[in-house]
Amino acid sequence: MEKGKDLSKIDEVLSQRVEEVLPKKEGLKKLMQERKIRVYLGVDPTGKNLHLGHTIPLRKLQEFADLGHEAILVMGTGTVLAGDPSQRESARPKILEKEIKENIKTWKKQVSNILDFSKVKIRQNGEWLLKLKLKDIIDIASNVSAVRLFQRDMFQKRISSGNTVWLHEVLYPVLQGYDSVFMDVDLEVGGSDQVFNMLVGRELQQKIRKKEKYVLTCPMILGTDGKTMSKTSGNCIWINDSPKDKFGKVMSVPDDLIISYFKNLTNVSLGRISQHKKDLQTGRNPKEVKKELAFEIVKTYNSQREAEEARREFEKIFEEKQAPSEMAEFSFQEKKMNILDLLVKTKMAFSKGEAKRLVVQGGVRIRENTWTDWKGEVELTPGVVINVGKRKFAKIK
RNA sequence: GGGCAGAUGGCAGAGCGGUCAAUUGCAUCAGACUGUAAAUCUGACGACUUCGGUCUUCGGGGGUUCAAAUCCCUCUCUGCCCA
Repeated sequence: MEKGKDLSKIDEVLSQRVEEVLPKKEGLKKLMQERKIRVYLGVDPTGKNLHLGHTIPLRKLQEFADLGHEAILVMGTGTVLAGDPSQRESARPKILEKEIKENIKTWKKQVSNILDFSKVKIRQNGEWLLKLKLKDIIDIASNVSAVRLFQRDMFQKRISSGNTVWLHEVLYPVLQGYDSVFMDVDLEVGGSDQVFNMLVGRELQQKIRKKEKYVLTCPMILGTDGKTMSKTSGNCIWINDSPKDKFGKVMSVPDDLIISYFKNLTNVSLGRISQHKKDLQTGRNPKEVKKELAFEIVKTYNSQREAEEARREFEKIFEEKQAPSEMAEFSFQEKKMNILDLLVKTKMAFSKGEAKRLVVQGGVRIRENTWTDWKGEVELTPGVVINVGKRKFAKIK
C-alpha cells in the first residue's frame, strides 16, 4: 500500500499534536484516502523570530507533505497589512514593507530545519490579495455576516472596555479566508487561536466554490512563565535561541508543562512520554525529566551534538556551579582597577550605580570569592574570573 | 462638524503646588532557600559621587510662584462619545 493512504498513518497525523479537526475528522480521513489533498498553513511575517509554539503547525504541515499531499506555506504579505486581531487587546501597529521582506527572509532560514522545501511550496498571499479590486472585495465580503465578525470575544472585550475595533481588523478574517478560496484548498492547519479565521475561510469556500474545507487546529504551547507564549510577554523560547539558552529556558519552564512540551515539541514516542508521566507522578525528581526534555528539544531544533554540549554546560554551571567553558575575555592596560569601573567596562553592569548595588548585595564574585568592598581595587591578573549572579561571567586576558 | 478625556520612569498605572527621584503592580537584577534560570521569601531597581551629597527626569515650548509632575497659556499627539 502507498504510505499516503495508510490508514494508521493518516490517523496519526490527524490526532497527534492536534486539538481538533473541523467539522469532522472522519470526512477528512476519507478524503485523504481517496486522493491527494491540498493543505496550507498561513503565517503573517509580523516579527523577526519564530518561537517553539510556531513549530507545532509547521511540523504538522510537513507531516502532510511527507504523506504525499500538496502542502503550501503561505506568507501573509497581504494579510499582514490588515493585522490579525486574534488575541489582541489593541490593534497591531502598522508594518513597513521593508520589515516584511526582512522577516520573510529570516523566517525561511528558521523554518528550514522543520520544513523540507522540496516538498512544501511557499507562496505569498499578497500575490493575489493585493490585486483584488474593490468590486472583488465587495463580492467576497457579501458572503460573510458582519454580526458574526463582531461577535468575536476579543472585539466584545475591547468594546466593553471602551476600546475600539478598526474596520481593517474586522476585514482580516475575510482576507485570510479568501486565501482558501483562491488556492482552492481542502484543508487549513493553524494554531487553535486561529479557529475563527480558519472557519471564515471554510464558509467562503463553501459559498463561493461550493466545496468543503477542513480545518485542523494545533495546540498552543505555554511559555516559560506558564502563560500563553507571546512576544510581548517575553516568555518565548525562540527557534533562534542558542542551544545553551534553549536548554536553560526549558529548564525554567514550570514543572506541569513538561508533558505537554514533550508531546508537542519533541519526537519522543508516546510510550516513552507516558513513562515520564508515571515517573513524575511517582516522585521522580522533575528536574531529571526536565533535563531530558531540554535535551530533546535542543536535539530536535538544533542537533544531537549541540544538545549534548548544552546539557554539559548546564550541569557545569548550575549543578556544579563552575564557570562555563567559554566566556567573554577582556584585556586592560592597567594593573589594578576599581571594582565598579571594572564591572561597567566588562559590561556586567550598565552603570556604576548598578555595579555598586551588585557589590553591596553580594552578587559579585572574583576568583569565586564574594567581593563586598565597592571601593576596592581589583588586581587585573590574567586568568582572573569575575562573575555576577549565576549567569554572567568574564575573564581577564 | 460637535462634545469630552488624556499624554508620568521598560510596560501598566497613582500622584493634582512644597515631606516627589515620584505610591503600587508587572517585568528586570541580586541574595537566601531549592531539584532548575521553577516556586517562595528578602532586597535593589535615573545618572554621577571624595558616600556627605550633586545633577537630569513626569509629551514640546513659554509663564505664574520663594517652590510646579501638579496652576495658566500655547503647540504637538492620542483616545472615547454624539452626528
